[in-house]
Order: sequence, then C-alpha cells, then structure tokens
Amino acid sequence: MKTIVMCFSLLQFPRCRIHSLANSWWESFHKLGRRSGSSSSFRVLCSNNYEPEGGSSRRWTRVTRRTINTKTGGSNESSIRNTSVRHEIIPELSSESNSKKIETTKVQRCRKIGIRSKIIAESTSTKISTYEVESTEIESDQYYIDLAKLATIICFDIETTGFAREKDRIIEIACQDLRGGENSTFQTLVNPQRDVPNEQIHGISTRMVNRYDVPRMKDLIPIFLQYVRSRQIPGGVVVLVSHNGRTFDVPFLKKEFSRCSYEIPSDWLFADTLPLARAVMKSKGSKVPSKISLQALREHYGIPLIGPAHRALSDVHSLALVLQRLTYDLKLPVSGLIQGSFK
DNA sequence: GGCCCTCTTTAGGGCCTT
Repeated sequence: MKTIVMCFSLLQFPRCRIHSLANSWWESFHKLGRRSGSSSSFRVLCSNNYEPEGGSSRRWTRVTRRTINTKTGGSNESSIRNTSVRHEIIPELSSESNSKKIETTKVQRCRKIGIRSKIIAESTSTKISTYEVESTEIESDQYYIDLAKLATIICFDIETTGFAREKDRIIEIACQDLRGGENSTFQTLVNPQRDVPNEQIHGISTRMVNRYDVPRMKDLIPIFLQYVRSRQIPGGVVVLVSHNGRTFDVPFLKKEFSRCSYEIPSDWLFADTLPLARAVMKSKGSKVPSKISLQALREHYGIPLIGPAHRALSDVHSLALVLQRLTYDLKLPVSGLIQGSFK
C-alpha cells in the first residue's frame, strides 16, 4: 500500500489542483466572531498546524509514464514549516492507554502555532443538546477533547454521473482542509470511462473526463490518500465533512474504493452537515424547513457563490463556510463534531 | 437510504445528494 502511494507525484498531474484557499475559513470565522462579540465558538473546528515528513520539498518516486492531466496549486503560510515528524497513525483510539498515547504524541511530536494553539488548548466540553450524537458512553468527553486536538477537518464534495452508486461513477472530487495553508485544497476530475448523462447538472461533459490525461479512480485513490495523509496531524484522526454525506457522498466514496480494491483508512471519520443544519433549525424553535440543501444554507447565511454551482470545488468552498456557521450557531466544538461523526 | 413532517406511528410523501 505504502509503495503504491509513493508511486505518484501531484506535480505530475497538472489537472489535479491543490489550491490555496488557505485561511479563508479562519478569516471568515474571526470576522464572524468579531461581529458576534462571543468567543465561545472560536473553539470550534480549530487545529494546530503541522506538516508531514519532508514537507513541501519531499519527493515522490515516479514509476509510471502515463501522463495524467491534473493540477496542483497553493500558497505558503508562514506558520507552516518542514518537520521531521513521522506519520504514526493510531488505528483504534478506544482505550485509556491510547488516550495517553495521544497526549504523548501531542507533546513529543507536534508543534503548536500561534493563536490556534491557544484556542485549541481551551476546554471544548460545551455541547448542544439538539445535536443528536451517535456516540455511546463508551468514550468520555475527555477522550473526544483529546481526539479533537489532533483532528484534521476536511470538507469534501463529489460530482457523479448519477445517484446510484452501484452503476454510477465519480467524475470530480474536491477537498478543502479547514486549517488552510499550502496545499490546503485538492480538486480533480475523474475519468469514469463511460458517458456522462447529466452534464446539465454540473457542466461536466463526457468529453471533459473521458480523456487519457484525466485520472481514473484507481489512479486517483493513491493520490487522494496521500493528500489526506499529508494534511493529517501525526497520530490524529481525519474528519471528512460533506453535505448529506451519510447517505450519498460517503457510501459513494466507499463503493468506489471497494471497486478499486481499496479500503477507507480506519482513522478517517465522516461528518454530515445535513443533521447539523436540522439541529440549527430546531434550536431556533422552528420546524425543520423542507429546503435545507447546501444552496439553501448558503443563501440563508448570505455566503456568496464562488465559481459555478454544482462543481465540486465551488460546493466545497460553500460547505466550508456553511459548516463554520452551523458549528457557530450550535456552539459545537471539534470534540462534538467528532462525537457526531460516523465511520 | 436516512431523516423529517403530518392529512402519523399498522404510513406515506418529500427532501438531500448527482
């Protein structure tokens, strides 16, 4: 597996884009906080800044001559520096010893940076009662607080050839790490090796994706895994957030992984903004409106559309800001988001 | 498929995702 991951270089794929939306989420969050005059929500979704072994200068071994047209991009953030930290993922974090291991990992291997560290160091035990979490009493609040300190929050979205994961295929994937910084976002078209019947929805045509230089899913998964791993805090978990992900994006992604003989890494968690949106509506004392689509939420919060609607990266940008507003409204900390996550 | 609402719970329709 590791060998496969190292077989691809993002720089090799100009159509696979890693953008620099960097700190837009943080900037917006701080603006929101200034407007509200409240500091409690600033504990939500914060994280420290880390970079994997080798940093941006690392080199991946090229073992294929297949030219795949992808794009990368991004901006440097002053707080990001190279580090010799190694990836040592803890697969299961369910015991007290593992909780202690997290704490040890945090102290020994991680660097805290600026205000974000101060934010995350605060207690994050506040939870909103209307957010129905799936967790049982197996894990303590402290466990989730510890886990939150090493969590990477990544919003993601997919475009597909249809709704049926059994017969349809992913044709575009986009992600945005809310921590921002260099290589914080990732976007690529995916070659489904079939016609795209719903171009009218997202504007992605058969001609755009059925190309030799657009990666197939089996080509992309190792790159995608490497991207996520590059954003992951050593010893921490990744929380992949999407809208209606529980019933669409995540099962679709899992199906594609399975089809290509891959498994979703055990330290990936998934969160869905749809139940968060319902919880916000309930908390305001109103019945859950019938329209709680991502577009409806974006309009509700006055978030401008960046780029064409129903393209993965545009929706990810919207989702990142919607998530920020939802967690703010719910006063939901990272630990609460993790408690409500699923695998 | 899961969730929510209502003309409901022994059910059905609508919404979310493309």
